[in-house]
Amino acid sequence: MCDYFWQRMDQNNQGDLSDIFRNSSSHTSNDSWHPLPEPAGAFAPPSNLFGDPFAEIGDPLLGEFATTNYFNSSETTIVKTNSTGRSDDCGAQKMLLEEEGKSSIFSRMLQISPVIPSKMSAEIGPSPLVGTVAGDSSGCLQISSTRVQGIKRRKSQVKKVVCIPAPAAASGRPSGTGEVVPSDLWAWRKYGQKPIKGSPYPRGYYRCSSSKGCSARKQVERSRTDPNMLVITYTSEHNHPWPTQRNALAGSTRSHPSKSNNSASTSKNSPHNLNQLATNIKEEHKECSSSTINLVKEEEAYEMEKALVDPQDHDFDQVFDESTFMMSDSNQPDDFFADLAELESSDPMNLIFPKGFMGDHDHAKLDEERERNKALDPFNMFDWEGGSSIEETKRGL
DNA sequence: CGACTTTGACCTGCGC
DNA sequence: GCGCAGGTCAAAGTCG
Repeated sequence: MCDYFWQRMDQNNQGDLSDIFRNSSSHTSNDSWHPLPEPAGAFAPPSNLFGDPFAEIGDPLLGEFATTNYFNSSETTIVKTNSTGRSDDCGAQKMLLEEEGKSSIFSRMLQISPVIPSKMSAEIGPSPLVGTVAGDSSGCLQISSTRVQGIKRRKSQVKKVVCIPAPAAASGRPSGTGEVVPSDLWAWRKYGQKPIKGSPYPRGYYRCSSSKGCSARKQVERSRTDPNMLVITYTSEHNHPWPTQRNALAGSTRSHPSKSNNSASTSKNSPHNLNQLATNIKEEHKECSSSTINLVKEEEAYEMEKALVDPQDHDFDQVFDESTFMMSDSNQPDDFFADLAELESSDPMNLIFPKGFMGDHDHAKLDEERERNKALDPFNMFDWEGGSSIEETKRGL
């Protein structure tokens, strides 16, 4: 189960998905959608990353998605709610991205929808940000854009809300209050914590400590309706590029040696630890794969239906189902992205969708893909060929 | 010693 | 204007 609930709120009531994915807004509805981007560049930072003084930089995870065409503007889509006010299941969510005739690679598990929070609040409970997330355990990634109306805000500011599975306490980064905060590529420093009315869980306030003067902030709280979910609200934008090494500038992830067996924390960049990381990730992969079965099965009915309606993108959807495990399973390593960032093997997102982009090619292309994937995955973390082990990879190093 | 977390106090926006 | 609630500050303590 994994629900990702992204939300961008513009206090000027002008923000919507077209803002979130403004870099993709240049694509009109007539633009051809390219569902199988080149892995190496699939999640490349925006072209203006270093031209425009990082004005567009956001969270690595958010930014990556937002600056590519994986998501499409869906201003016209509406959250399909049932009588309880909750967004409907994946079946409805799938419709959202595809209504405009553009199939997103995340259309299988993602929802983009402008929502009137006040209405949501009335329908789903005190937290407009959490309700639909917690209420949906269908394994879909949800993205929602919200026009904030009737919600108190101190200042006019843009926010992005992400809902992710709460990491297991053993592998996450426990704060002093026991909350486990998943790491990302940025270094965050906690500057406050407040109990939130109506929620048994406090909200932690973090600011970016990767660079002085960076105004990026995030709030982390558990979903009040689903404690297994963490709601992370990102505020403001980073005014600096991603740290080349996580925590290079600040100890955002102060280690807890007594609480963790992760020996890699001492020198994560050593080959041994990289291999250990690879092994760990591979283990996670296996676990996640098995737990993704339900998700895939859930999709099958829709696949059949969709194949009839729109056979053109069916192949891709089918392919992408294979890659949903990373995004769709709560067992994913909470430090996964951060650890990947420490690998020198280019972009972490390449490893998230290792198989998904391979497609159902012929054998020649398959071999070609394997070679390319090997290059991208020097530690063979994802077992491209199904038989090779991490030990074999180690011998090859 | 520097950077972190914790936590109470303070500030500010909003509804009544 | 008042009170509430969310957001931020900053001192104190902790950790490596």
